Amino acid sequence: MPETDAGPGRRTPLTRERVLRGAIAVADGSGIDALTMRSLADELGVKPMALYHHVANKQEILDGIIDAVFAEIELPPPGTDWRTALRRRALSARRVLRRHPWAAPLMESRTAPGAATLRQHDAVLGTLRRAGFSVPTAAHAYSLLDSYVYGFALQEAALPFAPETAADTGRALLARFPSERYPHLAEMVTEHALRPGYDYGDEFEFGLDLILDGLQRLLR
Amino acid sequence: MPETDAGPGRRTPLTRERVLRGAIAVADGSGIDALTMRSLADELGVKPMALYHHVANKQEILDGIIDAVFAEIELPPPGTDWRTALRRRALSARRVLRRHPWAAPLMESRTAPGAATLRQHDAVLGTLRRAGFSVPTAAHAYSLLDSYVYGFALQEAALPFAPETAADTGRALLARFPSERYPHLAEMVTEHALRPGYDYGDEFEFGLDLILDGLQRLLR
DNA sequence: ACCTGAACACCGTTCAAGT
DNA sequence: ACCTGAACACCGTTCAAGT
Repeated sequence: MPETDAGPGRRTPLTRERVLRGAIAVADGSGIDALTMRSLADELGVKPMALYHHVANKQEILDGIIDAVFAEIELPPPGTDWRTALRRRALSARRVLRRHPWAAPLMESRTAPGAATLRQHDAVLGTLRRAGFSVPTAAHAYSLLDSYVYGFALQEAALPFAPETAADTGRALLARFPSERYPHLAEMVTEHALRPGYDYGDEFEFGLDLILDGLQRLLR
Repeated sequence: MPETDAGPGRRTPLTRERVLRGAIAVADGSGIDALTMRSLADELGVKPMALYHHVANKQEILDGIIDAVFAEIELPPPGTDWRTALRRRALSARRVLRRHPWAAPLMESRTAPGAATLRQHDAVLGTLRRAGFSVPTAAHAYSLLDSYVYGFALQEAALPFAPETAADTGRALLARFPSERYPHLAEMVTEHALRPGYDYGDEFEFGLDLILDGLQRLLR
């Protein structure tokens, strides 16, 4: 809601910071498609054109909020063994990407990585190098870890198995398609995904640990 | 001009098929943002409103082309051992997603999976179950494999390390940010990514094989 | 049955002007 | 220095009509 304080000088002035924070709020609340220069201006209690004094264009807003999301991800804690450190960072990244489901798909369009993004990359690569991974192997390891984290976030954002509606969606799927045609899918849905307490999000740690096991093996 | 007779200059009638094929052509050629009802109509030599006779709205087009992309992915060949079969399917998926870089990020918005999508899921799950994986483990395995494939596709579409421009982008990165601030990133770029012949795409098989190794270990 | 023109309510962005 | 109104060239989609 726009601040309706009387007195022209009392309004918090717009800043790049506030523009980006507002953009994240709109995207979190109403989805990335609902983030328009106009809706963002409304959110900030301002006219659309005011935004252009703090940001060159919409693309810069998108780049900015992607980097802000990266800044929310915990850096691998230094002074911890590499496996624990990278595990923590991966869990943090996944938590952050679940909070901002629009972020992972948006990364496709990011052209220039921001400072927080570069800092993340540097910290993860540093952790791997100090653990004894060679430069090429560190490249492999980083690519693998981050592909998994982003891909999982993508699936979590997309999959019809959203925590609360999983049962309904699963049943709707089964209703639309005869289970004879997709027997293994039907088995998975009825015997696994529809079970009370099932949460797709729980799959994350399985894959993460399998990957970390595999990387650890490379060091010996 | 009554041109109702079958003549040489007659337009092929619009079909849902042709609409989707045209949409993929526009997205491949000019990017997903350039795919509008109007640009698609132009591509098909028709007025925008004609599209609505074959497709309910733009969202249906997006759902349709995502499913068409899934249809391009090779199913795991039956009668082959599970590891070879899933490896082939993953390589095929990755090839398809590189051909259509707009596809992976778009999957976030897909609401109702199409027939080709369900068929893929069923075939992969079937391969895993026949290999001896339990239902919960098959769920783990599938989540891990596909997260990796989609995440890799996402990174490949996003990363500034595009094959041809890798060197330029890498150097531009180094120029914008002092290498003292991101020493490990600088090391990676200069000693690895900028080397002639480096192709980020080559990282794919490393991660894939590590994952398959880990899954194989679960069977013993 | 299939296609279209005109119109509506939206977009991002520019320009010139207001305080 | 910061904000805005009006305007432009675009969107997706509806409606009523054309062949």
